[in-house]
Amino acid sequence: MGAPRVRIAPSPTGFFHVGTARTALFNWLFTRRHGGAFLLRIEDTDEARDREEWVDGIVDALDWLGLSPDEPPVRQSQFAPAHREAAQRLFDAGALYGCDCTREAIEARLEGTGRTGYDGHCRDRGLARGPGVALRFRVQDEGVTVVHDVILGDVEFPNDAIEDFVVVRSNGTVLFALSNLVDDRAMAITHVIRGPEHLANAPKQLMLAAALDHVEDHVALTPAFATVPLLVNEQRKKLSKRRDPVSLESYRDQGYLADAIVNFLALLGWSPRGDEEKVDRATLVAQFALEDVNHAPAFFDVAKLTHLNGEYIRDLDLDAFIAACRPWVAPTPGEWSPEGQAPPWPPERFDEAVFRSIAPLVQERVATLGEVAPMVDFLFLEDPPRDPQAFDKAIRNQPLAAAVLADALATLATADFDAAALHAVLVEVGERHDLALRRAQAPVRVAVTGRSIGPPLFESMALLGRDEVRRRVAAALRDAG
RNA sequence: GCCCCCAUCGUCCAGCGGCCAAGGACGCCGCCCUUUCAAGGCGGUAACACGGGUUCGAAUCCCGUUGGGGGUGCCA
Repeated sequence: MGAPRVRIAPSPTGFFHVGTARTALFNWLFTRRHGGAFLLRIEDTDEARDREEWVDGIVDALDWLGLSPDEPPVRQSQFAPAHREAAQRLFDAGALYGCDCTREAIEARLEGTGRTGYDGHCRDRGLARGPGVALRFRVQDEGVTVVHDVILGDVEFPNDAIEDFVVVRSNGTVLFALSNLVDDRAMAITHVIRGPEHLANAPKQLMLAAALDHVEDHVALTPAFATVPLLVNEQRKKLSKRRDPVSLESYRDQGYLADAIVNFLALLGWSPRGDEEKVDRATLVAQFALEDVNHAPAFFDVAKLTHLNGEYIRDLDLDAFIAACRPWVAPTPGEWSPEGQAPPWPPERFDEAVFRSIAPLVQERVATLGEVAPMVDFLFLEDPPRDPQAFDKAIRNQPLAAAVLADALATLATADFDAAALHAVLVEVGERHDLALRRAQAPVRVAVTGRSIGPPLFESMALLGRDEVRRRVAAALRDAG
């Protein structure tokens, strides 16, 4: 095929929906594969809802995902004159007719007939355009309209099941079916790859396109359609912004990596060849084909995303990992940082070198970057955070804990403070109290880190240093009761 | 109601008539490793919705049933 031109056409709603991200990805992969152009058109028809910063949000989200459009974003509103002109031509040619029926009037006429939709009441009334008069498309009474969907194959819509739909509001503005088509033609879009909520629009747009071909000076390109499967929640319902976590920004805030999200999204309705699901973008691009995309809805499984994200985190080299953690552990003013997730310690207490030392141990223990700060907070807080449950279990209600702590406190006064030596110390202390290391380290861990789980203890102690470790052990001993 | 889409392990996919007593991944369970927790290694659990065809042969093709979902707006 020639170089395809595709687009995504999100409306600025305040956040970037993961479903939009998935659709964007499939569009993007398709064009990367075939050397075409991936475009962004902001669907800003509803002026009341349009906000400039929301547009920026869309652009930022795409950039972050690495799915930047190949041309500057365009706005649907800029095509408004073209919408009106197309509508007028269709009206002049008789493809559209005026209708002043109210919803109530239509329903009243249909009452008891068992029929729904529009009854064609105004079809031959010859109403002129004007205030209070909407324009409807005269749909063929018979025959079928076939949508040659690249993914679904031929989908047939009986024309008699499609009512004479409104194309132009009574206030003169043009509705989605036409405006969207006019925009796509103006942008020379070759493939409209979108979600299944738009499938029912396809036959209408095909009808409009055919009608337009009759009234325009030149025959414009009618894009091919491709319907990607719906993204659903555990209830198998379309992802809802109210009940489901669908904002891409929230995933970014939690510390999901763009590459992991892209990889995961690609797996929803499609899969790379072979047994390996974790694949880089080059592989995605090389193997992606619309024809291979599934038809069935896919559940957006965060658990799987999280696992994949952990793998991507572990794949980072140390410097990259540390850099990736920065917004969560030491955010730079003016740069992006996760919303509502300031580090739990005072900024001045953060120690770059200490973090660097603990980083490799943290890297293999987190699945998201948001988990990093809570895991290392004891290193940068004045006093360790104290988990009451852990303290009670490992110290207060542990008969041998006080003795172990006291022994450790004494022994630590002279021990070398490197991980290996500290390991040996705790083994020794344990032996003196007839405790295995796993038991002996427990109270010390809680005393030093405040919790019963966390990074390896001896490395952590070495980083804290003798004085601080002994201070914390002494404090725990004092509080043991 | 009407139109349309869909149907393989709990989940995401592989399978596109014989290589399938159905494969991978996530999850879950167990074991190993082990200073906690992870990670990692090993093993296990678990599916072709149902009924008819077509065919020498069906998870794969056709029809129906059932079940899910999407759409049915002077929203996009």
